[in-house]
Amino acid sequence: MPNRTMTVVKPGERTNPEGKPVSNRILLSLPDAEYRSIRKGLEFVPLPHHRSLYEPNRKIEYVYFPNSGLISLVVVMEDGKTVEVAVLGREGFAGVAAIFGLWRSPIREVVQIAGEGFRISVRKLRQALLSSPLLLETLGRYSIVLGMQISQTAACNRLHDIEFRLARWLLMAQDRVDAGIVAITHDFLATMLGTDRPSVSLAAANLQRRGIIDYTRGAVKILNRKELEAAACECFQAIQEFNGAIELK
Amino acid sequence: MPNRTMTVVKPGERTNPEGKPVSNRILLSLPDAEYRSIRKGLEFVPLPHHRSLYEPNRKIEYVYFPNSGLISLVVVMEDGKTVEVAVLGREGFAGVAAIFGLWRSPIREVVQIAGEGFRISVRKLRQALLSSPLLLETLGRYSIVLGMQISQTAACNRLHDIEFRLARWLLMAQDRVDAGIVAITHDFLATMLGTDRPSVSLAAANLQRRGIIDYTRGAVKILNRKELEAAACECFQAIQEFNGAIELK
DNA sequence: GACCATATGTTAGATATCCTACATAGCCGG
DNA sequence: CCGGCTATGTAGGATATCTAACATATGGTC
Repeated sequence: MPNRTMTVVKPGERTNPEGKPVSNRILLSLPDAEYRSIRKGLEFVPLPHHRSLYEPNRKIEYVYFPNSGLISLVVVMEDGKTVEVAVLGREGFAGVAAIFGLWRSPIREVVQIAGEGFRISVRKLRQALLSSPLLLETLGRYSIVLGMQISQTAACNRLHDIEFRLARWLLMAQDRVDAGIVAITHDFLATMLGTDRPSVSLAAANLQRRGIIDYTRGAVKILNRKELEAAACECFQAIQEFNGAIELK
Repeated sequence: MPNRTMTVVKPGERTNPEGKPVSNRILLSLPDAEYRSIRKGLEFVPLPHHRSLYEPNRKIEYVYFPNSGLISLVVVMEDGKTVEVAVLGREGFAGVAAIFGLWRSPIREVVQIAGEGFRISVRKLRQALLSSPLLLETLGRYSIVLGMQISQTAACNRLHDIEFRLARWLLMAQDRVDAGIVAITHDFLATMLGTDRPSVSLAAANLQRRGIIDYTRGAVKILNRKELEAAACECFQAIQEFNGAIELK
């Protein structure tokens, strides 16, 4: 592989053909030539709350590069129970299976925190990959980092109590919203954390009693980030470090 | 990407430079040109019981293509607790992070069932990848399938009781041994399943009482494969199907 | 301001597991 | 055949959920 020149462009210094500024970290980290090879295909799209980007085993038509918001990767069991296995925001992209010609995946991907970004058709992206090994390496590298996150989440889901996992989730969410308020209900948190709603309510009540968070109907406010980090398990920091490895050589 | 011609050579029809026959499915699925591009680097290696191939955050020097045996991917927490997030055998390869220039991963990979296979240095493999997009696509595709397995395991670990998970593990193991006997202790099963040893003993005793398995010190014998499949959760079949997608277009 | 759909509070019982500790049993070497 | 090491059997108490159900509260709408 050619040695990678660390071209991290500042947010807003790149645009898509519609003139929309790019703040997705992957797109910004590409060298100019590689970015130009896919720029034409990038279509600006809103990412509204609870929009499903992929359903299990449905054909993957587009790959999404978020500028903002949070996308949740969820496994759905036959009985309807669900667990989140990873989240991503502007640091990554959704639809990794498509870059290697896999047209479906067992994962549901939904927007948990509204935002916006770009999408490109799988056909155009794969066309660009043909002539750009560095683009493929960048996207492939992210897919590996995402696998690391999924691995850590797998272990966390098995070994850590719900209050720790809730704290971890809120931290990951806060990093992807501008304000300190995360718009989500206990019910959806239960879906993410692979548990039931009362368990989430109890854990949230506990964090509230400790003065770490506050919440009302459908919104959680982080009052004390430091203490929330202390209330979370090691997995939050671990995942942050994986994501930090995306742009490093 | 060039259209993939399905070149699946029969086991034993390829050899490494030492003349050792190849039965790793990935190596057999490569077109002749792609296989030739890495053949020189393939070094035959035994994969003895409990050999650690990678430790968390240690440099990845080699990529392993097993002919036989079972390799377990394990996350280790700070307190020493462990959970397996995936297994692989002749259908895959170990060290996926290296193919995209990531030199370390948080995962420990250990041989759970002894076997043998080939290793190639990361340097030589990456050299070959430079001139072979199809090789990269094949390996990249497997890395995605492995991610699917990790995802399914993550959900399974959260949602399914230990007896189901134990049944699933035994099935995955049996598929990678020749006899119907899997050499493993309850203690190691506990490490894999992210639980404690007594819980494994209880679950195993239950499967034994039902006439599905039999076991002695350090070895589990599958008496009734059909019933064992019925005793496992949907995750076993799901993972089998992901692995089936490796070689499909 | 009443109503309705949704969100959160709370409980009690049933389970599953975790944790610790000790007992028993198989295997190997001396 | 006698330790000594490791593997498995088992138990009791402590926890953490899960489950199902009902109570209360909020916010928006008519």
